[in-house]
Amino acid sequence: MKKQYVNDSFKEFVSTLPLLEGLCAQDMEALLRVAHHRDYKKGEYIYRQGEDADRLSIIRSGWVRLYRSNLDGEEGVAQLHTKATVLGEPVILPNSQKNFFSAQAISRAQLINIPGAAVREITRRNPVVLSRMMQGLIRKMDDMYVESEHMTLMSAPQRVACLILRLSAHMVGKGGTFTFPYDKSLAAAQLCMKRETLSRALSGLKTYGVEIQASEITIDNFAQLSAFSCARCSLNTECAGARCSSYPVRGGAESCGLIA
Amino acid sequence: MKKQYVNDSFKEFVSTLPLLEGLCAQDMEALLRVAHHRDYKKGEYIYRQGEDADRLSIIRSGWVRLYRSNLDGEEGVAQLHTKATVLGEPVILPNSQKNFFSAQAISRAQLINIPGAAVREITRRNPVVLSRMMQGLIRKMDDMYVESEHMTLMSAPQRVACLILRLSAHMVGKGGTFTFPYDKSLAAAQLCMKRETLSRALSGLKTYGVEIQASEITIDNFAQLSAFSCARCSLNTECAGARCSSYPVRGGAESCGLIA
DNA sequence: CGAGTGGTTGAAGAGTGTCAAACAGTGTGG
DNA sequence: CCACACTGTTTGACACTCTTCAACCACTCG
Repeated sequence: MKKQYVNDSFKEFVSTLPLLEGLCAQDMEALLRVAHHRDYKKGEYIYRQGEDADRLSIIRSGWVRLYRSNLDGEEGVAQLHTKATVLGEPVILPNSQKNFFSAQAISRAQLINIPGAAVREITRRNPVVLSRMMQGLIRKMDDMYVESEHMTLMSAPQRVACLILRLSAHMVGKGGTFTFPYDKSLAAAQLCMKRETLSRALSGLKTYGVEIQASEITIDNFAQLSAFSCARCSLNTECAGARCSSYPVRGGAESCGLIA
Repeated sequence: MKKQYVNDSFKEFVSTLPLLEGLCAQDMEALLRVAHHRDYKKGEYIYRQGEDADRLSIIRSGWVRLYRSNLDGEEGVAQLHTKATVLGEPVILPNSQKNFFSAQAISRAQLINIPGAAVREITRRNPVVLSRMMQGLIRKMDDMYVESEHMTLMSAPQRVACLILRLSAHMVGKGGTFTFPYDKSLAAAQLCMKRETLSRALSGLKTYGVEIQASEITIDNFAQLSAFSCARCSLNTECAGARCSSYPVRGGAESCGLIA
């Protein structure tokens, strides 16, 4: 691998991860010695489908896509993850595992990699960490389920609206402008639709006060767009993207980490 | 709840669960004292979306569907589970959780229910059980991903063929007849398609040597059907349903338990 | 400037969904 | 034993969304 930063910022990021909260000083020390920071260029692979799973990765910044491809090289769905997401959970399993997904940086991305042996040692000594990983997994499962649900219950424009609402979940106020954080083709794969469909759906959202200027997206009124998008979703207000009455519980770009 | 069987068959089932393998006699005793067997009638609910998650359930026989519904009562995808599947994993988390799904028996079903407190105690004393639950969860995640992948890459007839191949994964020989284990409408929901589409897709499979007689399904040649169904799936031969060259690794009706 | 990448737009078609009606199987009560 | 209701399934006709294929546009980088 590459360089191993043991500077303050790295230490601080690792030691404030919800996943690792409550580790004793000794365990944290040991962890910091083996954890590696690494910078990935856009397009670079963190690991590939079928390789041995040998480390846990935590996203510090940037975006990573998880996907699989078949023999023809076709790719189905993509899961896109960002800050604080834990990748490579299978590494904690005793019998050595293969990576089910390929993980690729789709923007410049910074990750913390922790060797499998260290992860297993930490979780053995601190079952609470295992339990937090489990919580993260359950969250991912639920998110995946919701994505499938959207496929059957919602139209393409509604799913696109849902996505931009989630991407702007951290924004306060009635409306606003933000920059699409990754290629639209990837967003299309994430939503299980074609590039062209995404493009058309986005321009179709003009009706609901959405303005597109290349990768600059302006939403006039979050609540109005939610009313269109979230109507048939089973999460209702339990979604960071939904701007109806009450507020975030799950999902959303900023809240997808392992928050206890 | 209902009656608590502490007969030999119940004991044997619990003590041979891969999930609980390696529990010391004392822990197993304690577990058997609090674990309940329960019979569910077709249609009966095991738990409902939004209720407090208070127990772990393990399917002993029959089929259970997990699903969510929105405010209009519309239901999206359904996950269908059978023998040896563990349900309600969130119960192991320290902060009390709500059920994300509703779980409903869709045939007569026998389940083992273990109170949350007992589960947390067992996993605290035996982290290996936690790790096995994690393995099960990872498996479920992977299965869900594959299902989404199928949605984008495969046609309705291909997905239906995939399902009947998985349902017949335990059968040996070139082909054979089996009984569809649950309502076709449920299968449609499982595959994210409408009843009508499933019906048409099934009759369309005649071309590939599939004969339908109400709920009796005859597949002339598993390999031939696989060639049609599995062509674009990223699992290739790593699927219990696929009958190509090599054999089961994941998925399939009979192998969806927590096998280490 | 030309090549390369990613995005948009248009026209046409396939595949599902929708709606309505008919059908089959089962259980119920007279 | 038959009429009846009830549930789940099949079939047909039709509408519509999304994909497909193609061309074109915008931007970046050599």
